[in-house]
Amino acid sequence: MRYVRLNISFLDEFIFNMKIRIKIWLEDKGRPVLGDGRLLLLKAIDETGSIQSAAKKSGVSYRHAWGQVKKLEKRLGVKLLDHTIGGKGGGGSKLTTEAKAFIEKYEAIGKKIHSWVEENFEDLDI
Amino acid sequence: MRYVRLNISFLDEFIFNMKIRIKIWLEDKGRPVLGDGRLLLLKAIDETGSIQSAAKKSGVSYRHAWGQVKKLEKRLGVKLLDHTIGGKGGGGSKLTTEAKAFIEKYEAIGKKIHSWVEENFEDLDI
DNA sequence: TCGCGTTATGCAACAACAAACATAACGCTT
DNA sequence: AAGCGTTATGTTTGTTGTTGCATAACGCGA
Repeated sequence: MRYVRLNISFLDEFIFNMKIRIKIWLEDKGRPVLGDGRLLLLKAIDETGSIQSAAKKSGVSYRHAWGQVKKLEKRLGVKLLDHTIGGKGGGGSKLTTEAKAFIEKYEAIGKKIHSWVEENFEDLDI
Repeated sequence: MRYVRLNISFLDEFIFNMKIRIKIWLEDKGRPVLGDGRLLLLKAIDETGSIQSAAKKSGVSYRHAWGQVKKLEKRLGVKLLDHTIGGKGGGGSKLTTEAKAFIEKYEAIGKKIHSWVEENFEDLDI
């Protein structure tokens, strides 16, 4: 859930049905660490077993996906992927337990915020 | 308030003090209508009485500020500025009552969300 | 041994957005 | 009448992020 719909009216004359959109992310030392884009990628890597297929699934280039994971690893100082190059299927990547634990924390925060917003604003007349 | 600080820990080993950043905006037909950038501009116009000084105050170019207001007016279908060209002080712009009423609604939503997040996450250990 | 699919990485091309520049119109002030 | 500061708008330049291309290394399978 990344938005809610609600009706905004003012001056007894104007009524708009609009979305409230919400974007949340974690930041460290002024730099973005983890947001929905990278989360999507990591989860896709977890599901597919490779950066290549995760990138396709997420609709971004491999080059980009790889760079995003690299940046996240650097900013976090934690190894996020176990990878193999060559071999059956050409190789692959899977999330480390650290990566899984971290994204779980992030998802918990996101869910809590989004569901509160949904409960308090969805279909509201304001 | 656009963020809160909190401690994220996992696997009994990793602890990070990070910011949760939150950005909210209104959207109509898939297009952004009003967010913090345009809100800042409108409020600055209200305070200074001209787009020119509002742009300076907000750290953006006049060209940009003017375009933002124009886009907002178009997407909302509501006149937002009363302007004069020439004359004392060169002219100026002021918000219409519709503009004031609209940004008031937007600010109320933003404040409610931000303060809830602050109350529920600030300095939290998670 | 060759091919395939993957990771890994640099670099050029491109797209989106904002700044900067250039004019024009306007109406008070001097 | 000239100048100033503003609105208004088109055009050019610059910045940032993403894609696309190119290349290398790797290890299993045919």
